[in-house]
Amino acid sequence: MNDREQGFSGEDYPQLKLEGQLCFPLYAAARKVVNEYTPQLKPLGLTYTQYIMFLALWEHGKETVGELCRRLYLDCGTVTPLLKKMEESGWITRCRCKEDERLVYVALTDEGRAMRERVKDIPEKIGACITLSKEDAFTLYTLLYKLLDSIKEE
Amino acid sequence: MNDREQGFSGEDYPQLKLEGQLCFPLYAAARKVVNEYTPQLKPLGLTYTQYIMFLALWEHGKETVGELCRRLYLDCGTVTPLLKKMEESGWITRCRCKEDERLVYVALTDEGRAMRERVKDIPEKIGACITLSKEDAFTLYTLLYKLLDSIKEE
DNA sequence: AAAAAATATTTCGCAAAAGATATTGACAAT
DNA sequence: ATTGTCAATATCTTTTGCGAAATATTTTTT
Repeated sequence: MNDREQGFSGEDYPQLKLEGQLCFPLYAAARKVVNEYTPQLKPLGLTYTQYIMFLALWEHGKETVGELCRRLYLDCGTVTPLLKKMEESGWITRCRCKEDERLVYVALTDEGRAMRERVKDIPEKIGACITLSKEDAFTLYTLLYKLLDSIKEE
Repeated sequence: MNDREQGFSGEDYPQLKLEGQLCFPLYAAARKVVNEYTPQLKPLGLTYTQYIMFLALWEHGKETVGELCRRLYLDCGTVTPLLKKMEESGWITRCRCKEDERLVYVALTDEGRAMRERVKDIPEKIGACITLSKEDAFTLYTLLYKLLDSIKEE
């Protein structure tokens, strides 16, 4: 028997139903997926956020802290300590821009570039845990970006 | 399987393109949405996770800690301290089940029930920030649950 | 009935993440 | 020139979230 049919108080406030909220599966799914990455990344000494940062850095070349924040939708106060740790690990360097000394450029070291070879099989492994069809995955991907962009402009 | 996690076709490591990964917009969108909730919840003394916990509790009646963990896809070690704080705030009570003393039942207090009235307009306010069509929202919702369930069973 | 296995919860330790706020240095505008 | 804005950092606090160990209880196996 399903609790929903027993007429709990949720009916009075349908807009507060856990399962009626987009935010909840979004929140739960994001955590679940990150948890899938964690055991793959841990042996390499990487956190998920560092992995995402690496993806951003491998893709474009030298970038400023602010650009990285925007691309990753992360706050500066979150990114700075993240980059500091990555610098300490010898994966990146940070240096002030000569033209505009407010900016800090982040660049990969050889070690940072080498990391790419070590993680290159991870996406496939994660993909194997996720039994979504190609179409579903693509639709989901598209809608997530739609959602992201719709919130961006406040 | 899943083209998005494996990446779009591109240069050296196409599977590592930031924008080709499903996990990234998922992670970013989840954070963004939680960030939309935070300013609404803060005046009420609630965090987002507490809000989610309230949704679960309002919906079903008395529930065990374990059931709550499963429904929220959260670890027991995360939920216990969360519940402790909510107990201290006077919103819930916790008591051992008489029949099976391993179980702990969580129940709302009057104050906990009253909180529902105070948050009832929040989903609508959040909805106003998210310019997704009803169909898109529904599709997204469905796919997120599909994703969640596809990872659950391992 | 005793031993072993399974279950539910708590506790602890840890590190990441995020917000708040202040600060520094640098550029921009009037 | 001073005021304002901006980029990034520093510092601090809280929350989150997981894993591992500990505890207590129930179930099962022998």
